[in-house]
Amino acid sequence: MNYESHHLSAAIKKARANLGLSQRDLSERSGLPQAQISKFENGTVDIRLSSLVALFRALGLELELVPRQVVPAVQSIVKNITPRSTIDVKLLARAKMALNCVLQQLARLNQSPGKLEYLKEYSHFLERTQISAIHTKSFKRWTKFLERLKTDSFDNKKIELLIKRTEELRNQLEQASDSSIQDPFSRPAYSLD
Amino acid sequence: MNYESHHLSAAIKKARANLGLSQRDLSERSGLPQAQISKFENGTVDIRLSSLVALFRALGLELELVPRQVVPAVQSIVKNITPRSTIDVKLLARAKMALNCVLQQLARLNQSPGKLEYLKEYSHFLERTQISAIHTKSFKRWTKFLERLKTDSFDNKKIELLIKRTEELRNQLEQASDSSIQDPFSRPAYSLD
DNA sequence: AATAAATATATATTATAAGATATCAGAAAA
DNA sequence: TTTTCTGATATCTTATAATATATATTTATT
Repeated sequence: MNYESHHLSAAIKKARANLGLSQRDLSERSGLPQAQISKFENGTVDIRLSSLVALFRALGLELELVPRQVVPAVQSIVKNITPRSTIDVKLLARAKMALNCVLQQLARLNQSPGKLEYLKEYSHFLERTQISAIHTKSFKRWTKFLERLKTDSFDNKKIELLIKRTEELRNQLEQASDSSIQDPFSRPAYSLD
Repeated sequence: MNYESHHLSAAIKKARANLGLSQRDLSERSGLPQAQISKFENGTVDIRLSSLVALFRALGLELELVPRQVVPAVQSIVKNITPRSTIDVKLLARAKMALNCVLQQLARLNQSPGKLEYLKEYSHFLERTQISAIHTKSFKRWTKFLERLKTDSFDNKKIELLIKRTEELRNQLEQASDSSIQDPFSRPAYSLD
């Protein structure tokens, strides 16, 4: 890359990772082919503005032209104000759907009602909790696991595994929300009047 | 324009105007052909990222990727904090040079010493004053007028005209610096800690 | 009204992005 | 181990940006 726009591709790569999207996911959203995204992220293509716009729009980002002098101020805003980016809405919806399917199947089976209750509660937990972008990957894995579960036939081992992985995830998320309270960056370092 | 990036071309057009640059000037600085700049500013071309970068770099701008949520905050910064963008340094240098030439010629002629004094004083005024971007156009015109003057043969009429136009410009600039004091936007609406 | 400056178009050539699609290698999960 | 997921490459066609250059059109300036 000669024209120093690596920071753009890096930013997009990061944003994509934060949302837990694969290049293929982003490809679907943005309409660009996955191959193109890969090339852009690696700086082996000089993409057109429209492609760039498609990419960052799909990631909830906007391009702003700012005078060089105020770049630090802008960057500080972006760092400090940005609410801990929450998980991708589509991913969350996917998770809820998968969880509901599993819950329904469990209810139909009518065995291990305790586990059913636990998972129901977890479903509510999902409603309440703002899932930090940091854990998107774990969350995505868990969702995929759910999705696979519902197609397979249920057996006790699988339900055990589900409970186990769910507890793991919950622990991760709860830890995160604790630490975010102490996080000095969670309070903005400026104020607008 | 289908890909909604008019605000980018508009920003560049504006920045260019603020610096008092013509498309040809910008072309020279950025290395892009004037025709390309025209097409971009009119949204009839989907330029590549490298071209965009060349353009905004030549204008002292940077491209920042900003989460949609904080776009208003960033725009407010750019509007309010941006120090009243000063005139292009090259243009200023050009003006000083032209003025000096004229001063020397006047000195050599050794007539109308009062006018000579006035212009000398104005030369110092230029050193002190931060010329608002708003008046770049007038300033550029004045500079060009000076440049034309020095090649022509001097006569009293021309010197009169020079004084007149210089006074006009000075008034404009002084008015500007007055109003900027009262300008509510000249004080930033936020503070960084 | 005439001239000049700035901007918008036009043309022709070359380079390369876009797009569709397939494949490959490595990592992760089963 | 086998399968699935992910990211990087490759190939081919088509569309269009880049570039140089010229010219027209619009806008200031004298």
